[in-house]
Amino acid sequence: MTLEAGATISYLQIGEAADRTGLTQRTLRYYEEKGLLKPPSRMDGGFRLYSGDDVERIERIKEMRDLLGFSLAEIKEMIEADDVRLQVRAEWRSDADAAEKAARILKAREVTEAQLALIDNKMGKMAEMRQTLAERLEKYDTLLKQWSGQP
Amino acid sequence: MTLEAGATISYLQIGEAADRTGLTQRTLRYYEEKGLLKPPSRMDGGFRLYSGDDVERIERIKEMRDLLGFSLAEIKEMIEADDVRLQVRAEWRSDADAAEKAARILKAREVTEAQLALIDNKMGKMAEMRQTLAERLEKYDTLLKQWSGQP
DNA sequence: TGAAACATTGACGTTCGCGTTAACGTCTCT
DNA sequence: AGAGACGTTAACGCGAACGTCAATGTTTCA
Repeated sequence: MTLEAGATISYLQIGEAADRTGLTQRTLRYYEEKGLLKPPSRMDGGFRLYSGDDVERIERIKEMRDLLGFSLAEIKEMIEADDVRLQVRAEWRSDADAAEKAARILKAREVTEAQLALIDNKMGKMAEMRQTLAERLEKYDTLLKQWSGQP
Repeated sequence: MTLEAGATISYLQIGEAADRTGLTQRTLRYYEEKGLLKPPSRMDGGFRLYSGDDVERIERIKEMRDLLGFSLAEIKEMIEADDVRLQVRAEWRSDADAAEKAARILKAREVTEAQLALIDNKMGKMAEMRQTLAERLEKYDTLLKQWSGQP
């Protein structure tokens, strides 16, 4: 186990990472293969080591898949937008010229805005469905009350 | 065209039904095959005839698929619950005994409640995602403002 | 040191949700 | 009656998203 000098205990092998995220090892490898996950670090023998950030990312992917029903291709796009964000943070004090930085941020902003719009749209329609369901529930309740008062 | 004596114009062939719902003929047949749609009425030659209720149902299925990202199997469960509801309405003035009616209603109520919980759950998590996205957006905006005031 | 537990890379298999094609029957209109 | 539009079933095909071996290497612990 030759981790970096100051490495803490927080690296997980694929089995543990799978357990914590509720996915399978196969799925994690598959996501890596499909470019949703960047190749994680490895230990000397070649075993994958997932960082805390990696695990977070995996969980976000899972949420987008389960919650929003996005395809992996769609998720990949969103994630790439996220990468831009992280890159911006990393390059913050570098020698990149100002115009380029601003352009990056602007693009990230646009993508985020699109994502927000998409979510708002979905939530709106879900609210409609919720409404009809709630009304239906009330009807049942009044029906049941009428019924119980009438032997 | 030998429809029922009092039939109005409201029956659609599969092509029209597909156009109105934005699905394909193949998809409609597939849903029927999978039990999501009850076998519709047919005309003499064997052509499928979809009623207004059928079309409504198709649209609801589509919404659940697109909006909620449910699998067809999951949708089928929800739809079956819906059938219970329709059956209750149809049998309303029949000779079924009171206890049985009440039991049916109660079951329908429970299913509806479960669906509501499911939707609320999803909406809750989506709201969380929305929140982080909104915050991210604000950060971008403040960053861009700082940038533009600093040549 | 050796066995048990865990990992690696292939490669093939499976299920879902339809698309597509083939061969054929029906409806409608002139 | 005949042509063109529309429909029918049956069957094969396909991409997505993994599951499931199989053969092999690595870690760990007694």
